[in-house]
Amino acid sequence: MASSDPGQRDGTIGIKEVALAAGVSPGTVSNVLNRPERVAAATRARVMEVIGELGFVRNGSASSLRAGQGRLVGLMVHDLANPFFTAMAAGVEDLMSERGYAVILCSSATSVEREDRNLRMLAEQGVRGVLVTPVEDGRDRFRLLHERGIGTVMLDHAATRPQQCSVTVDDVAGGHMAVTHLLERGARDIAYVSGPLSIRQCADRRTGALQAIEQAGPPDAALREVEVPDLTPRSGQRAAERLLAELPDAIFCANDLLAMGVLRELLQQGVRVPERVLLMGYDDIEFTTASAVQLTSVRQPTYQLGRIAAELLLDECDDTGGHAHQQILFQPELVVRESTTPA
Amino acid sequence: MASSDPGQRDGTIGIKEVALAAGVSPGTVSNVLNRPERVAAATRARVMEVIGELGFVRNGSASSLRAGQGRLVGLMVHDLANPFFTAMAAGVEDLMSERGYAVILCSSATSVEREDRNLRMLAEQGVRGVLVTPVEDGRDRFRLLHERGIGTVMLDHAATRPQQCSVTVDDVAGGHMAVTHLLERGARDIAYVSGPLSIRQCADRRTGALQAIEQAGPPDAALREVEVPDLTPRSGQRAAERLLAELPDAIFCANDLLAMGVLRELLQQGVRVPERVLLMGYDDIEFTTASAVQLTSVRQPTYQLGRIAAELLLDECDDTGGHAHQQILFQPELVVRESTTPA
DNA sequence: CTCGGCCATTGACACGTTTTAATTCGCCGG
DNA sequence: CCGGCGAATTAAAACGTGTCAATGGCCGAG
Repeated sequence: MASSDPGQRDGTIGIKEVALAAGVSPGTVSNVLNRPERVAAATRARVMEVIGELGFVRNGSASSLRAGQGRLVGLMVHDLANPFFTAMAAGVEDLMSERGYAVILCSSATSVEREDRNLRMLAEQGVRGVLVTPVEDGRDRFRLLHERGIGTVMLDHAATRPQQCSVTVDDVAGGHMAVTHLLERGARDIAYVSGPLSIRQCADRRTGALQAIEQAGPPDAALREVEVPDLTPRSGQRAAERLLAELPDAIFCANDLLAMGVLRELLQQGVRVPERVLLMGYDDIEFTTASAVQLTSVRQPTYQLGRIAAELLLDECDDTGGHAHQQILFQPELVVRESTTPA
Repeated sequence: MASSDPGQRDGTIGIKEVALAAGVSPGTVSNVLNRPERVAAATRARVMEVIGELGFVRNGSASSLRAGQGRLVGLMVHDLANPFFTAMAAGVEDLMSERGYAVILCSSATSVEREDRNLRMLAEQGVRGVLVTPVEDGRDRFRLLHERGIGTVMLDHAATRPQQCSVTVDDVAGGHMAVTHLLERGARDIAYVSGPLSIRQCADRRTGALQAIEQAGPPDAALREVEVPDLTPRSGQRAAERLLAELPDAIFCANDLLAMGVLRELLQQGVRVPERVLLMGYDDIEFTTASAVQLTSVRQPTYQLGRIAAELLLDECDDTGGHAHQQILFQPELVVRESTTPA
């Protein structure tokens, strides 16, 4: 139709070029792509062949615009340098890839402003849904998304409203079992090295720790607290420096990265672990494999967390209405190793 | 259709609703968004205010469709469980976020098929450009993208064509300096524990290692090779098991994860590092902080790699034509620690 | 006072797809 | 022999924004 050559000029090949070449209407090509069952087998085959020959790739923007929804989802985590989050991300990416979805990755860097900015951007991109580990417990920070019908699933964070899905690990239980374990091993003066308590995970683990002391602890048991600004080995090292002045019996760290930093500093200063101080981490990340002292930790099904959350999100989006919102709560698992096992 | 939701307030406010409320035309609103300098300060302010009041968020699909390009870029890495890649990803995400771009994250899982599938999807999404650590040196696997005018920047991989950007670290030099270091410390029988040699990084480091032996090694120096299927601590452990039968003087691992696995196995079997065997890793990831023996490694500016590649990509995309394709080559840096320093 | 020029703004169309209502065609029951 | 029904296909109308030529108003030069 256009000017002259029906040929292979660089003009982008769209659905209508395919239609022309296959001798059908654009609408039929669209049907082949979206509802193959509605088109006769013969024409379907012909159209598919032409698509292959012409190297047609569908324009996602146009598709999303017209259909009102695309094949994009958002994933927002705190920190890409933390193996806990990247393992979750891997789970999410794997499942989404299997289902033909693409994942927009955002890091909030534990900053509320950056989280908001990213959420806005995700809304603009018209994502189908968002998986998010929120920075804070803000009440309706996702109103923007919900107004536009974008589903959200909380990742490693309890749902903020009943009609919302979430996939969580019981951090209170985790903190409880960690400190109970330390008490059983005879510790009385226990230090809790934590990231900002505004981060729910840190706060919950602390709560569990306190409960354990209250319930199972002898009268002289107590929890000292050291708070550092982020969950990195460096911060762990700083925390250990502060503890050196008066060493506790045991140190419970809010995650393994902190524990690694603590361990490093203790060993450098000649403090023996576990003989002098018991040490525990949290997350049971893979990279402590060759640590100087095998680290006792609290394991979470990290990768599975991501996968299941992703599944929930798609279920919520794809389903026409019969979707039951679920709040899934995993129980963590204590993994006892050398760092809490004196000879 | 959704019959349940009572929230009927959903009139989907678009550019024209804003225009109506502000008493201007849709075209002006669009200008406020895209070329603020062309609109008078007064009207601009009024429109912005209305945008805020109405909670307008622009429809990215429509925008991309009409403008022919969106604010999305793709990032494809081998493995999300590898800190090397996630550190790069963090660099990419940070810069893109600063510049107002969103990142679609893909993992190729070192599978060519999955890489191809992801590339196609990225093409469909109409990304502005793609950052990719390719799985193999396929000849023109990015033709699909280039035909559609989508720029690519090679991440930690040399450019495959002159008119392409790349950001790389000299892995041959890295392998060379690693093995030279081991030779200087007196090693003769050196083992190279590597991932698949089809992965360029592994192959290049091996090349450098061989060169070092040839150039600087005494006549009796030799390189034994152990190849494992992936770059994980687990595989490192298996490699070490194989080496136990006849221990080399030194072990050079293709990355730190392998080295951690090797270290673990050696220590478990009572082999002393570095007294009996010198050990080196590669990447200098942060998580070896508290390793049993501080690991000598070859450091790469990982995070910077990602940032700079991202900058290059945006430069290539945004620029009207005066963009000079750059192949940036970083030099790695030897970081000597305990694992190659016998007392 | 008039005219040309300039800037801010406008209006209408185009982007590539999905979707709905309409159309064709073959076939069967009456 | 006819009317009507269903399956397969089509034509055309959106979806929300960006772009560009065209419009209108304002000011200074003549």
